[in-house]
Amino acid sequence: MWPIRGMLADAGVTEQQWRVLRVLDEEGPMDPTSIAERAVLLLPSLTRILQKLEDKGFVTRERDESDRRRQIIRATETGRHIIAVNMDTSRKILTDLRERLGDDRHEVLIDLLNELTALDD
Amino acid sequence: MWPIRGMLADAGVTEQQWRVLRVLDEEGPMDPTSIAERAVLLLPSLTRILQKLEDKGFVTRERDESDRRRQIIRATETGRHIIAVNMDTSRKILTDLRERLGDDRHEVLIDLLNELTALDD
DNA sequence: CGCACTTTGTTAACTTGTTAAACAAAAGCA
DNA sequence: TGCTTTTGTTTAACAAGTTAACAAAGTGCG
Repeated sequence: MWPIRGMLADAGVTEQQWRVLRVLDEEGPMDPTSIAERAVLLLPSLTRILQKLEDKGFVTRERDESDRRRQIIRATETGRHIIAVNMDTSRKILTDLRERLGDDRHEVLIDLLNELTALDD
Repeated sequence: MWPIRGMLADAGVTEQQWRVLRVLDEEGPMDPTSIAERAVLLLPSLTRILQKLEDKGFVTRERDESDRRRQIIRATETGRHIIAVNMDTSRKILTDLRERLGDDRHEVLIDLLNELTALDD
């Protein structure tokens, strides 16, 4: 799992920036609140992350004219490029991990972690 | 697990400060490097945490005269009092969690997490 | 002895989690 | 319409993880 950080460092993004970009890449443009939910980030964190992503030219923001409190964030071509270039490596790191841990144990682990977080609702 | 934070917030310490105090309480005075190892903290983090604990009067530092690079950190009476007062609640929160998850699942979870971290060595 | 190398700990800089507070736009309502 | 409440987002402030740079003390070797 660790190698993910190295890969992202080389790509010039942090883990959270990567998650946000992936959400936008996979689900299309959306407002910050939805991104935060899907990327499991609190809004104040997301605010800062979006500022960095915007500075780097990986996302753009646009006011939603039908509700001017809202914004629509979209990944730029450059932003989507980061995903495209690193997705294979990312997937490989995860499948390697799954393999090293064992398919069955990996699944049990995920289930137990989900159960654990479900306890806090 | 969450209730731990509430308990500690009431006690006026953070999770990491609590961990450091527990290490010192359970294993006696020791140098920062050893504390970091036992509390699973990086030294730069520990440096800050010890400063806060010292400010609050929960620990004291003393130079090791046989090797003047080293320090010996010890919990004060006040520091140990924090542990004494909150230890029961802390233990109860953990046994409650174990119970809610199920003894067997709890154990499997711990094992899998250990296995996972062991993969990174 | 003098100098390179190692160990211990700190500081700095950056990113994020977290909580609380601030704000502006929109909605609901008298 | 004017006022209160709700919603979406940002800002502020503090603690911690992480990496790099650095100072001081100790070690070892020519």
